[in-house]
Amino acid sequence: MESSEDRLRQITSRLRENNHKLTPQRLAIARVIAESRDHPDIETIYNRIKPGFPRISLATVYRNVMVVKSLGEAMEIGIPGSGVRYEGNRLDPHPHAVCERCKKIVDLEPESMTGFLESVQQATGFKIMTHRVDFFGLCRACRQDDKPS
Amino acid sequence: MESSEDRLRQITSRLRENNHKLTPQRLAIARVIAESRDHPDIETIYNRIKPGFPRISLATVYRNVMVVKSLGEAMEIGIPGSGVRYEGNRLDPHPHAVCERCKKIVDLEPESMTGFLESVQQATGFKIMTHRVDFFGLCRACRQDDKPS
DNA sequence: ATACCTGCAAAGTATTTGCACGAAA
DNA sequence: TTTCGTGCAAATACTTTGCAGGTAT
Repeated sequence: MESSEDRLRQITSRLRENNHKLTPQRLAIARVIAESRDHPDIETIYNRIKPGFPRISLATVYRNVMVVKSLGEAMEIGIPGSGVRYEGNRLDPHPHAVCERCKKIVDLEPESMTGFLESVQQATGFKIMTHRVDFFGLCRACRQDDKPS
Repeated sequence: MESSEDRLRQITSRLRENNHKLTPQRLAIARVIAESRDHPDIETIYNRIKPGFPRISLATVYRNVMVVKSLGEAMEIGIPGSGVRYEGNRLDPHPHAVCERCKKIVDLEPESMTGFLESVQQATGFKIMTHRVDFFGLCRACRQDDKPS
């Protein structure tokens, strides 16, 4: 597994590459994104940063999470019923097990798609009630619109 | 595949079983949920109903979709960046292919999880960029909290 | 010096709720 | 008749935006 420090470095390089200034607030937000393993939502990120930046604004957190996300360095995880959460400690698509009660999100390895449900239950101790599998990309029509050379 | 009429009957029985009155508005909303194959959002459901019920309120649509969902007769599909959408024409968990540009959502059969990405691209014509796989259930801790005799 | 960022407050969206009236059972 | 549902408007919650001053480069 990649270390949080490596992830942070990767995110900050990407920010620099794209001419985003490395303000202390932005750096702190990047650090939380790189380090958190619990898929925090915006408010949680905000709360983790507040101790070091008592005057930071929620808007700044929204803005910077958006920047990091738009650089492809964080993923958005939408949980129905729960809110929008973010994952930035790893970037490979992988399954999650979501507790419908406490909203805990556990990462799974992509390989577990093979043995599927059974192995998911074994690996997590969850009683899986349902699952959601979404693929994201471009449909044929949209792909062709893209190349109107 | 189950017919829309069957789905509608199933939804209305469930409503009756649970002592929900069958108002014309509620029935219309149930019908849209049962018939739609395109994973509509609230506003789309609303627009489909308005011709027959010009004075219907968006609040009524929200309330009734929530009722149907809470009875387990519709599923919520959260698309990051897009909004919350609903699927009620079938109830089995299954993969979706989501176009990141036009937001079209195409249903896939659960079996396609086996051959996975490759077959998804073949089946949909999508160029798949990423995917999301979530399992929902109860973690061990929450399950035990549930049975405090 | 310049362009970009931040905090604050206001403005948007999306969704939910209180209430008085109306309709299903 | 009684209970529940509806439409409307107001209230919430969440997220985005305009702006004036501040900061990274």
